[in-house]
Amino acid sequence: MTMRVYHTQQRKILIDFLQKNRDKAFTIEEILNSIGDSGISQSTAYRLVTKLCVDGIVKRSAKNTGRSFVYQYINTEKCEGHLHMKCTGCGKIYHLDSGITSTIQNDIKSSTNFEIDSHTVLLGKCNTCKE
Amino acid sequence: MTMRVYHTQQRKILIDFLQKNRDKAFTIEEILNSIGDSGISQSTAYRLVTKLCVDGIVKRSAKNTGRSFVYQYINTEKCEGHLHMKCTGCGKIYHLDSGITSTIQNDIKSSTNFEIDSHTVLLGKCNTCKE
DNA sequence: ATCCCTGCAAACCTTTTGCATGAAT
DNA sequence: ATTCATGCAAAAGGTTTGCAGGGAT
Repeated sequence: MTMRVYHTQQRKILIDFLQKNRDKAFTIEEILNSIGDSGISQSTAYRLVTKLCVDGIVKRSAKNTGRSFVYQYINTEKCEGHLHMKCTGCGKIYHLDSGITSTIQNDIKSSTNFEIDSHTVLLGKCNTCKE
Repeated sequence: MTMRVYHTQQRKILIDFLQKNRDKAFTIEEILNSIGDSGISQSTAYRLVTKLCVDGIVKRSAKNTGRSFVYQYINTEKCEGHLHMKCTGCGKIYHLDSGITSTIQNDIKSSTNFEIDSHTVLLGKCNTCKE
């Protein structure tokens, strides 16, 4: 019943690229350009990231400007116990360190008694995108 | 130099609809379906929301699932300048006051230089729902 | 040998645009 | 009279899919 996974060259290339650049989010076009020619075809890239999203290895998000989606490698080990910020410009996800995370959680708790979930994603503009 | 604005029927219908449903965000398709036939053509709808976005009357945002954008009327009086919390238990949305809002925004800005959008919705459990 | 994966091209879906006509000022 | 808005249809841009051949197990 389980779907077998074939470890093809294309899959390795794509995962490797996203892993090594896990601090950024890329469009399919950017991925293909970065990988270089004779790497992966466009449709394979789309199919691969879709599968990786299903498996929870990659996160797809929508850019607010433009029509394309961006894809970013998720490091699950690193995601426990802290808040995230997602830039509405480029789609990139930033990890807040535990210090500022608990500061915010405590601030809100003391003023409203609300318990903020550590998976919360704050929206805004990152340093690069606030023109 | 200023662009004149013509108060056409189509413009009135669209603004009226979004204003009356300002608590929701709609795709163009949903807008057209809700308005009903003989209302506005698709291309006019796109052109109108684009203009309203430029004027800051409407906010466009990208859905993470699906490919279309959604448009929502901005209630500048009620929602400018503060963050929101949505309880993952009961679904209710709470408005944070401007004090704690700017505290959080400043904390994050000084530690990461990220500008948190005041429409951000924090997720968590409200006082009643954290059993 | 059995699936799954790949690449190409075509299909698809949403958004944008060119153009002639019509409406608001 | 002028200038912008509208509607249609076509184009554009990104994503998905059908199919035949090749690769991983």
